[in-house]
Amino acid sequence: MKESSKKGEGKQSFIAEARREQMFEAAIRTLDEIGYVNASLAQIAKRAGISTALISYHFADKSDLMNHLLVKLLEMSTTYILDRVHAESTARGKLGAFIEASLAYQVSHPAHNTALIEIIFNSRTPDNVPYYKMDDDNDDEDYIRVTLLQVLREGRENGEFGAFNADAVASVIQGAIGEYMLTGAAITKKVDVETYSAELIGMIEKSILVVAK
Amino acid sequence: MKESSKKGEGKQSFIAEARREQMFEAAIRTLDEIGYVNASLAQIAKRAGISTALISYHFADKSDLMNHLLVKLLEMSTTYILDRVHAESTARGKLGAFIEASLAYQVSHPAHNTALIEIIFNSRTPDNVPYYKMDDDNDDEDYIRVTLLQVLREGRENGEFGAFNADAVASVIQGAIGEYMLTGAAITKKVDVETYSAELIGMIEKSILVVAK
Amino acid sequence: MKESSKKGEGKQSFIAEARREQMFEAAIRTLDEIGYVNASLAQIAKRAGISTALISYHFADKSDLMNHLLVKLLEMSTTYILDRVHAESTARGKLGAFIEASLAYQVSHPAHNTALIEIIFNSRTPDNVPYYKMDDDNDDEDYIRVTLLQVLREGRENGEFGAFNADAVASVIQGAIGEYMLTGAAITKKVDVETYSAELIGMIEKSILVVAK
Amino acid sequence: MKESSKKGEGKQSFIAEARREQMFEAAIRTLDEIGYVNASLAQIAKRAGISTALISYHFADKSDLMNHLLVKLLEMSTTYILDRVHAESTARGKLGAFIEASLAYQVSHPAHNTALIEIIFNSRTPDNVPYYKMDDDNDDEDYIRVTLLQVLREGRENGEFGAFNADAVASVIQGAIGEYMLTGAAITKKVDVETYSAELIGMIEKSILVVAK
DNA sequence: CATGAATGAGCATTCATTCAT
DNA sequence: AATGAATGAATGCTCATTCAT
Repeated sequence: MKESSKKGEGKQSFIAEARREQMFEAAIRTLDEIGYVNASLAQIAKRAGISTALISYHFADKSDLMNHLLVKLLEMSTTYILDRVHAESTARGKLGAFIEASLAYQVSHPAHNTALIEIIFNSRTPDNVPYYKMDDDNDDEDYIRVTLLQVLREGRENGEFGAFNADAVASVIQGAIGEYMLTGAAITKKVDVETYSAELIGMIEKSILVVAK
Repeated sequence: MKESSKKGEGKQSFIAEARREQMFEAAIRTLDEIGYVNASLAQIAKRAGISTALISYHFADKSDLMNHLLVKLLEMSTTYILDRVHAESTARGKLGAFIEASLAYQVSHPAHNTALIEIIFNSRTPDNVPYYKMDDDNDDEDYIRVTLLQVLREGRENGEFGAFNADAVASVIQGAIGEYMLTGAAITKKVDVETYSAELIGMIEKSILVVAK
Repeated sequence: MKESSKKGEGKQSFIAEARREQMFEAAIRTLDEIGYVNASLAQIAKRAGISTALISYHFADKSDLMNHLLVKLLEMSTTYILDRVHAESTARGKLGAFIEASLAYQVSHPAHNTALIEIIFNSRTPDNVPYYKMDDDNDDEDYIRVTLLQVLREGRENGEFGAFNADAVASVIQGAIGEYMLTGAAITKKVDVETYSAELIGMIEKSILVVAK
Repeated sequence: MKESSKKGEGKQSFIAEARREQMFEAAIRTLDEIGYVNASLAQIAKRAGISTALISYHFADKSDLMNHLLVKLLEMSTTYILDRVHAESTARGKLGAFIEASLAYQVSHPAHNTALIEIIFNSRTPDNVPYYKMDDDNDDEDYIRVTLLQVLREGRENGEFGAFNADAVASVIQGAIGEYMLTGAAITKKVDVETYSAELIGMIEKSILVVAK
């Protein structure tokens, strides 16, 4: 998923870095407003108030821009979530923090969220494999999934949780979070994020917690 | 989500209907192979062995084609799932059937599945609302969600299930199913569909079933 | 040097063929007027009174257009020259006809001539070998060179000509013809084509003719 | 063919001159490798290891760069050839030296040769006259042609040569040399340069030499 | 002297769509 | 019912050039 931008990826000049940020911001807005299909360089440039040639100057390619933006978006949400997970000490605490933080981040960054979805569901590798189908579990880069699995196994090993299939449970959790993420505003009308968060945590805990006699 | 095709939507001629089927089939293959972004009318026509003009003749619009295809794909999966749900008598049985059938359908129709995803994540209403964000709960057309909610409420009312937030639980279930759907082949390597199905049913039942003393 | 155009090269429709002729004619004028470097599809389309998209519709590529045009130009001049060569019976007669016809064709088709030069000196194979450097002697397609060599050898074998290096003499002849071709109008001011033709024939004959005692 | 570069053409600073040499060298390599059509300033700058802006700083224009390079290339080959011509005393000796040196220079400087061809066949005057069509006979700058004509006339006047049309013979000689130059490596496979040189000299001498009884 | 940043103009090409046949 | 022909608009991208630093 890594692709190099124009000049060797080394530390960019200050001004270049600022420009790139500006383009990322414009790209996020564009993706949010009109979707990936219509997100032409011209549309992004318009929102950034620059020429399309400048985008080509700073990024090797349209897909280079999108890949860098994707990395950035993933980094932001990953940092947010993992920070809150690591602040907890018990596996149960970490699991709760994971779910809460995941949902909270989306709700507080709706445009980033949409941009992320648009990229993931539209970018494809050169051999046409969609990103959303890609298996990056063992890929060290999917810190989110890796961390979630770690927490689940940790709890299972130290006796906080009972027996369960970690991969399956992780997928259910991620699916439940993703579902809220996808439908965005629509679902909020029926279940607010705190309720959803609490319900989801409750369900998972009922499923995997060791029941005290 | 309703849009009319060329000639008043009334009873089409037999030959016209056959053509439309042929185009749907080609469109599914195209979406599966190269994704929505690259699925031009030319690409679809090439796969169907016809001219692009013929697509324009049978559908008002590219988005008209995609909308009709979406309806068709939804109908197929909905029918498959609901048939199996209605064959059960208890709420618990129906819930299990819902989950099992949902997962089974995807696994047995991977190209349909991808096509469906590609359309949902790329089509937008004229005012640029993405389909995946659309709230169609009260929309009588989302039979899947409506049925799932009915089953959950039915179980809660007849005492099979305990107390829970139906909207939240429905979303968790749909999210867990969607997660498996999205990652497609990738996840299958780690958890086969039967295991996933069983684990998911188990988790949901633990969460909502009334515990017999 | 062969490349296929849009649809399998098979017999085109009458109207398509007419369009292609029209584009060839416009391309010749464009090359003559502004040269290969500036001969964009837009410039050619403008001269043909059509849209650039129509060129893309009829030819796979810009280089496809140029290659087809090149073939056509070569065919025309080759036919003209070889017809006159084959009308002669002696090697000496054929040689004279070859030189005369080669020069005459150029003088009477100056725009074709320029177009031909522009293509040959600018087209390159995908691996960047310029056409003008290409060795197509054994290539059955360089009928001109092949015929010239045949005539020279025929004369040498039947005793009309003495001993000489056929490849070298052929190159000198082609070079002398090419020189007149290249400088076009410029040279004409100093030596008219008939004089040049006569002088060249005279020189070659002096060089290779068997001197009667 | 004269065009002024940036700063009044006067004595340049030492460093500026070095830079220009570097750019010429890079331009030659670029023209040889990818041809005039693809020889963008970016490509040249890349090969020179400098920025494109620097080229614009040192030359008024892309065509200014090309014109200066052309002059330089012509000077180099002209010097080489004329030095060898002037070392001879008889017209016949000079003629032989001219042909030999012309061919030898090309063979020993193939990249320069290609660069020269690429420029001549692509540069055009502002009013779109291609360089290769230009009549620079009376132009004092075409020393090569002028010298060749002088040698021919000198021989004719002092009785070494018989009667002939000097312009025509000069063109034949230049054409024969140019032919070898153009096809480059291709022809070498059939006739090595020494053979070609000898054959050409032989042919010309047979054509114009006064035959001793 | 040299560059990175920036742009407007232009490029070949593809797009969905229309229309005469 | 179906197509080949045609186009205007848009695509991503490269170009030579300018300019502040």
